[in-house]
Amino acid sequence: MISNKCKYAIRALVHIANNEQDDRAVMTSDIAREQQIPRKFLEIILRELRNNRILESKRGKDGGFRLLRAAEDISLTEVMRIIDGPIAMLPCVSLNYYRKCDECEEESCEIKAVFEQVRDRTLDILNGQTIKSLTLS
Amino acid sequence: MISNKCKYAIRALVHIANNEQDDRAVMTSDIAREQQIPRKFLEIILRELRNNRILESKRGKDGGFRLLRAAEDISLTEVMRIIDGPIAMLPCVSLNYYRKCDECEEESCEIKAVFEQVRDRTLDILNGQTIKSLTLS
DNA sequence: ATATATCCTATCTATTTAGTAGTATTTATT
DNA sequence: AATAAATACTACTAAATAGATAGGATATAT
Repeated sequence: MISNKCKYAIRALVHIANNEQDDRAVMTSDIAREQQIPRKFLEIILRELRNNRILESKRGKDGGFRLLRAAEDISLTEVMRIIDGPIAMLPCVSLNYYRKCDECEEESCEIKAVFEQVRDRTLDILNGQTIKSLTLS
Repeated sequence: MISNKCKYAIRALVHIANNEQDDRAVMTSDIAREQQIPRKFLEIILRELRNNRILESKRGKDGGFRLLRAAEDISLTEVMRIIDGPIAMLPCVSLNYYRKCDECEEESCEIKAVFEQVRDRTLDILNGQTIKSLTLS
C-alpha cells in the first residue's frame, strides 16, 4: 500500500499542474481546500517536494508553489520514492533502497526471483506515468 | 513492502513442503532453527496459517504442522492476503480488501486507473506462483 | 506418569503514520 | 514603515502496526 501522504502528494502535484497559469504560484490553502487535504499536513508534504527539487516555492504575499520542471518530466516513481521510499515489495529487490537479506542466499532465492518480476512489471507501468499524464487535459 | 512476518510465512511453508515425508508433521522448532525465524513469533504465524486452512496441526509428542492441501494448490497471493492483507497499492483498487476513496470520484480517477494496471500485472505474476513453485525440486 | 509438542492470552518496545500547534521569516502592498 | 499574507521551521502528540517475548494451558505418544 502507498501511504495517504503519498496519495496527497500526487493529488497536490496534479492540482498544481492543472492550475498553474501565467507564472502565478498555487497556494497551500487552495490545494488543501479543493483536494480536501489537512492544510498543515499538506505544508509538510509540499516542503518535502520542494526540498527534493520537484517544486519551487515563493514566500510572503502572493506566494505559493510551482512545478520546478515540466509536468511531463516528473514521473510517478520519483514522487513515490521521495514520499514513501521503496516501491519494491522486498528490500533485496529494491533498485533505489536495496538492503541485503540476512537469511537467504540471494542467487538461489526463489522468492527474490518472483518479486523481481513484480518489481519490473510495476516499474513498466509507473515509470511511464507522469504528473502530466494524470492531469485533466 | 511485504512484512517480515509474511516473508517468514512463505519461507516456513516452503520449508514444510520441502520436508514433508511420509506423513510426519514438521515441528515449529525445526523450521525456526533452519530458517532462522524467532520461534515464538513463528508459532503465531503457523497458527494463523492453520486457522486459515493452509496448514493442519497435531499437538503433543511427534506433533507439528503439515500442509492441508497440495503445495501446488496454495498460491502466493492467498498466503500474502492472510498475513499482510491487501496486495493492491490503493484500498480503492483492492479486489479482496476494497475500501472506497472519500475524496475522489472513482470513475474518473486517473490515479486509480494507474494502480489498477499495477494490481493486474502484479496478480498476473503472483497468482501463478504456488508454494510448490517455490520449492527446490 | 512424563516428556514434548501445539494453543492461548497477555504484554512489550520501537517505528511509522497521520496529523496539530505555534512561532519565525519573507514578501507585496499601502 | 507598517501590515497582511504567505511559506519555513521546530516540536509535539495519538493511534496503529511491526516484530516480537513470556508463561501457562492443553493434548498426545510412549
